[in-house]
Amino acid sequence: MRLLLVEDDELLRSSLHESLSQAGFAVDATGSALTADQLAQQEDYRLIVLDIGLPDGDGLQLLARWRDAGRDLPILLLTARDRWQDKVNGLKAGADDYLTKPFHPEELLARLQALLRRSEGRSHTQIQAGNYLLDEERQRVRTPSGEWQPLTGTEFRLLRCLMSRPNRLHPKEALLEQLYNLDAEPTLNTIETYIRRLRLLIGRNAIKTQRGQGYVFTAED
Amino acid sequence: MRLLLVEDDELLRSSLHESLSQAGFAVDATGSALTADQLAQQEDYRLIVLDIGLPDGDGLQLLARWRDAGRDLPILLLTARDRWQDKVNGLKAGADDYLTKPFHPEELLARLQALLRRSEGRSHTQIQAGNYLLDEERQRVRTPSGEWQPLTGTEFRLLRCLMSRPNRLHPKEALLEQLYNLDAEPTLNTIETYIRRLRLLIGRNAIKTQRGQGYVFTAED
DNA sequence: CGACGTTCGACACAGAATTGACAACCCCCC
DNA sequence: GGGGGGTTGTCAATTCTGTGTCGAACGTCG
Repeated sequence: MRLLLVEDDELLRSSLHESLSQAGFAVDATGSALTADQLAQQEDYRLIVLDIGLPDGDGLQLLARWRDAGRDLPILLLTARDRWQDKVNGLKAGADDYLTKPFHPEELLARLQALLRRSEGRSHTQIQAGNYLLDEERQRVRTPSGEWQPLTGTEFRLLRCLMSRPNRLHPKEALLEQLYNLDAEPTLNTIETYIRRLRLLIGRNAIKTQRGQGYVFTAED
Repeated sequence: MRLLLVEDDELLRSSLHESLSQAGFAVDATGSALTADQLAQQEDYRLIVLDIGLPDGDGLQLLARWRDAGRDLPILLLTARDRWQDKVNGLKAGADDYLTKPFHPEELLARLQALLRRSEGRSHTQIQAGNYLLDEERQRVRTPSGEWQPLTGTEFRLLRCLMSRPNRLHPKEALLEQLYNLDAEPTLNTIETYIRRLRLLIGRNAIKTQRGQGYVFTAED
């Protein structure tokens, strides 16, 4: 799950980077409004955490610009200011949620999860695709045979990508982008290897390969 | 079990701190409405004991604010005033229970335990999870083999955290938070060590580790 | 048949969890 | 006050497991 974090305070930024990565997000972080703008347009994020007060530009303007451009993804605002007006302006400009500093990383996480669920139209922390059921909390998947299969971190994230959009084509490059941030993108072969591991775990027919194109998760065989 | 105590009378506060800690709670105590408000928002308490009459703010307002913010945890009110109106206002504002001074520490304890039980949806003083049974009174656990295993204070508190939410993921950080108050948070390794001790006592398969995520208490198999 | 993409098994490294030992501490009893 | 048993938290060594990469084997398509 790719995520953009825009926060100019270095300490807070690195600490959030830390805890968000921990929670399984692929995080790109920046403190500059300019960079943020570029990244948001170039990369395929599922979620943006945006500080309102930036040294080289106003977060609210960024937000408004993205929305004007038709960018439709959950955006959560951060701000030191606890003022009623900011909140209203932020939500008016198209933010999906709002958090005032100081806050606890857990609270941010909880809100992000809630946002994601809402944006994907789910209410529970489980993703269903055909006979497969993905348990986000326990990081495991129930196979058609009914048994729960525990997954490692990367296996889980990859499968979540696939299962959250079943019957759709996922190019290897796209999967790579979703799983890793700009800093450390491994080889395409990594994806292939993990696809193989997943097939061993949950059955080889759930994930079909489209030669030269990518992979497709198909529930009904 | 993390608990917030808000009481401005220093004597009473420290005495309650004492007896609550004794009873196995991780207590943070304050006499200021302001501090209380911050703590309640930042920390993950399971329970709040709140004095109505505070020097720098009204306890009732605090209570109402927390409830408005969606904070859903048992809150017990304390007050010197024994007036009918206060009681009504308190409960109306969202309190779960009410105790008028002076009272006996044991009574407070009993009510807190009852509140906790109720909030966790159980009626008696034992927690059951699969073949395991945790006896809160005597701080011991019955293993599937049928023998009672006495626990030390920390072992017991940790196991209670795990067993009160079986089959759920408990990150080490969360366990730390629940076991200790702000004053003294030990290392994460402490949790690991106690997990090990518990496993030696009650069998190694009851507590599963989810690498990089935390621990899960699983009753079955 | 040759070229290319995919699968597969094996491996090295890093980071996480487990483990055993230990020192500080507390509490109770002498 | 002064031991002594039990509890508590930390440290360092060790074991374990997840991760990403490589190269060989395999299929598939032209």
